[in-house]
Amino acid sequence: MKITGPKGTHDILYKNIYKWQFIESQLKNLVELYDYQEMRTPIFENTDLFLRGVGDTTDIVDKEMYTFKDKGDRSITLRPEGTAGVVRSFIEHSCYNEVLPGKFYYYGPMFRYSRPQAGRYRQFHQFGVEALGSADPFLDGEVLELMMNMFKALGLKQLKLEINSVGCPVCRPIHKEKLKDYLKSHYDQLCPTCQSRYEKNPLRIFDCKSLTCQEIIQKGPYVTDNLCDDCENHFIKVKEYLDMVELEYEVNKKMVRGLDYYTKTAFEVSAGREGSQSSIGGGGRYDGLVEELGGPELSGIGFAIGLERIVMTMDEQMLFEGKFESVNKVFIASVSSNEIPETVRLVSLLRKNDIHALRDTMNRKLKAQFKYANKIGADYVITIGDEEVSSKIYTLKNMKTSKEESYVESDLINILKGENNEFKK
RNA sequence: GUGGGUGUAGUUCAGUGGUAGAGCGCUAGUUUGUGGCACUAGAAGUCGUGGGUUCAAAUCCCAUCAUCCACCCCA
Repeated sequence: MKITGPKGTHDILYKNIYKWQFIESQLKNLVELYDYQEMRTPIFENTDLFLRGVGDTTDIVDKEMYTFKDKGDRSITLRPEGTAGVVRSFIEHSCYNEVLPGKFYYYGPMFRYSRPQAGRYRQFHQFGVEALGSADPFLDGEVLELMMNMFKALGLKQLKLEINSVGCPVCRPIHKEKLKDYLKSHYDQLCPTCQSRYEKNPLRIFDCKSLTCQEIIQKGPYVTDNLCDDCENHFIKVKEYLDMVELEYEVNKKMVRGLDYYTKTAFEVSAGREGSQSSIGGGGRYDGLVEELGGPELSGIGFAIGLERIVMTMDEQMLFEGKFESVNKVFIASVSSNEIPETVRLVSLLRKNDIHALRDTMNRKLKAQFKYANKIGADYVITIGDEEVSSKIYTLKNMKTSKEESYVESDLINILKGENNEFKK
């Protein structure tokens, strides 16, 4: 039986890695420009962290966590998202006694136990940003601006930013009651899932795809109808910032995010794809989370973007064309086995000079060595025969133009290292 | 968790009861020290796995696993 990777995992192969490296470096540069610093937290945490942090009415905690017992009988969970871990670390190391707001970013694998499909995996990667300690609505705006600039830096097209306000512990309970009052008379028409949501988390009914549920909920009260003054003003200010920086957005009054900790601002971004797995990033403000996890009363806001979906969308939008940066490769060929020592010497010498050089290790004939050099995309080939060994003059062949020129060793190195190398063209 | 499609060479797939195939890729060769093109040859598959029907199964039946797609949900 062939051994395969576990369900829902995928390998990023050598030929695609440049895509990931390109994305990583673009995003890293950009968030650092906004003065965010990297945090690396463990890939697994104590299960309680997510129960408290993410919330036990969410689907993530309900059915998607990778939870198991370790040998010390502790309940461990592979992180399903990044915020909880960063906040835990922030509190544990008392970072709130340092500079506020704490501005962090993270990058790495996340785990959710759900059936895989296009753009959805059990191990997937997120790049996320968190800002802790500021309740300023303009920070929300700046965070949104950053997120959109990240997508733009990658060249993504057809971007759609949707925002909403989901209220706070002051106004949300009031809204919840009003919503439940309204839904009470329609309870029997709701789908089974929404009937169970009715008690636990009626806001989520907005997410339901069932037509009847949609019809019912359309006419019901929206969160934004019942915002308290604080939330209302906050939302207005966020939109004000977005207008100031000329960022396009849409208010989606029906948007409710899947995590319990969100307060006030919530948002989601899609690019192109309609329907399934269109969301490439999302986030929101979470003003109660730090306290909930045992820290001081500090507000927070953050978002995460899904790398697999970014790669998928960039492939669809053909944004990787020409992004593969190839270095100049030099292949040292030998006419016969007599010249092998000389190729070893030369390759080693070139590498000492930071030149990407390699030689045959398959005992191939000269012709086959050229085929190989061609296949791996070598830019130059130097052929070593008895003539070269005795004369110490080497012929450099440009594989694109087929032109050949001869040099002594020191000139050869200068040519291959040199910036104004006319022979390159 | 629910529903549907698909599992044959590295890969894309053909093969519907009777000797396991093709394109691409890979390796080598087409004599003299030179690649891309062409030609030739070669390696490579317990036909996903287990059971059943049959003289005979890649092919029919059952189960199972994997994978893909959709729903749920999300990134």
